[in-house]
Amino acid sequence: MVRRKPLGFERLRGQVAVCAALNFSANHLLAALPDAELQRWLPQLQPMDLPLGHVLYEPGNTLSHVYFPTTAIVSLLYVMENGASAEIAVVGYEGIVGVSLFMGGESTPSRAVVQSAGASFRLKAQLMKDEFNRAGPVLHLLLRYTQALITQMSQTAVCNRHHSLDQQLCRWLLLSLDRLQGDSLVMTQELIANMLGVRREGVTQGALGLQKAGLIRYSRGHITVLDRPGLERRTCECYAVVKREYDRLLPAHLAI
Amino acid sequence: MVRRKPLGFERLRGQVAVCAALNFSANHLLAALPDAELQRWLPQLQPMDLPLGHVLYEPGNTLSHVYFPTTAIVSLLYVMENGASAEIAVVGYEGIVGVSLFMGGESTPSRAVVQSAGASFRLKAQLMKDEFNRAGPVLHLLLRYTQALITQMSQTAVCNRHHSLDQQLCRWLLLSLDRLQGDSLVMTQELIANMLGVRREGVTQGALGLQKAGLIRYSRGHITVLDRPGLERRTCECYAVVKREYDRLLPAHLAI
DNA sequence: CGTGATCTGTGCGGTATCGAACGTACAGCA
DNA sequence: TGCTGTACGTTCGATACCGCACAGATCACG
Repeated sequence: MVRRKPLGFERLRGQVAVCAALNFSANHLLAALPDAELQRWLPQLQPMDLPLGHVLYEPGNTLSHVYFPTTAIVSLLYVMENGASAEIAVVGYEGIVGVSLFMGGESTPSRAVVQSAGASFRLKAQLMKDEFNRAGPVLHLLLRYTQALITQMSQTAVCNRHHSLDQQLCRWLLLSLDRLQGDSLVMTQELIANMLGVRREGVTQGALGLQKAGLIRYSRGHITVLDRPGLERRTCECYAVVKREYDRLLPAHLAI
Repeated sequence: MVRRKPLGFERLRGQVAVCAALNFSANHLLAALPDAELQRWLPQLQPMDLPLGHVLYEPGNTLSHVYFPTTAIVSLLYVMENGASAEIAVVGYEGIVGVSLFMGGESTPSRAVVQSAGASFRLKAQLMKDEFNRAGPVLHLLLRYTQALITQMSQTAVCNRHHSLDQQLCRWLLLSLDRLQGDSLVMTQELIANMLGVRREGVTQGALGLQKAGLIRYSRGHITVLDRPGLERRTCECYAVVKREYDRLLPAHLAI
């Protein structure tokens, strides 16, 4: 319950996205756009690298852009008055950061922070709203994604209530892994602790356990997953519930 | 983590909604409808009493109706494989049960249960979708509500992570109270425990504390709030965050 | 090659919550 | 009036996580 210091990303921040994939279709929502929309959007889609720790929006601030991550991962965090924080959801290539814009609120009480450096595209707020309000396929696509996001948030609530730190750590690793190519992520235990809203020592213990079980290997901010199925066996049902719902709502080849 | 038995509502179930308010405007979303929409909807709005414990939808089931509570309160619960449960959000006269219908998913992994008996109106699923897809004021109204709901879910996640059973109990009481007229609710400690996803004994302890502090009085399933400001002082910031966001997104006199 | 910063490991006491079991009190009904 | 079931109160040991403090390990950089 005590104030956690705003964490430095100093050492990791140097790690820039290696291949800033300029291919818009690396984001699944953009990839699912019908041709007509895509032609309109392309000139407006602005590629943007997202360095680790970059804040895309602050609680209460009106959004100026929405972001479509491609290789980046963004965390939606709530930061409490005392400085402690908790991750509410995570957004990667499958989604969009800034749903409150088209949902009508313009802002949220949460903060969006880059959790894994990488590339993204962004679109000006007004443009996004105009496109949404055409009430065509874009609207339905975005709302389906938003429902998937709602499921993720709900399941986070459930998981925070009922499951052990160990299980939550596995869930978190899997959710991150799903949003990355490859099997390694750049992330200190301290940062993970901030996301999960637990102590760093707790993450150390959990990570030790996973390492001893041969599921992961890590050293100074670099985690490699060795046995993904093992993680899936060790995590709680929450991961599967979320995954299933994303797959259901946003199938790989969206027919819109 | 152990299977909690499906709880009997036997004794309380007898308590029917006293005044099944047939006034549609007792639901704030219905009240905010423009005249044109209202005229279309009125013949289709079906009054429906909701007894305690009634299940409006089950996880994964396609929704047949959406519900606009007036005096009833509905809990959105996730029930885990082992039978334990956790409340994700609560819906009363300010909202609608079944947002996944117009969000595009048709179903959710959660269950909707009547937490406090009362009245509601319901609308057939297809009608709701048609109205939503007119892409007029109804769409924007419902999406704003959905964003408020998202905030509630997010804050539930945060609260489950960081705050004490005591604080959560206060938050829960306040959220319920906001959705009721009057200052008393019909609810056993066992049911509250199910909603919060904690043990009944924990709720007993918490409630004892609140009673000793003169904030509430209770006996055999009837809780009366004596000092609401006191509860607000005792709860965590989560309640205020949610309340503020509901007020911001859904002002009393919606200008739509 | 040394130095400081960063990251990870560990130990210790404290506390909230859990799981289980059992006791008490009230309400409705025969 | 007593019976039965529901609701609430209490206890006890177990445990998961917290807060704090510090030690070791590794890296970046001069």
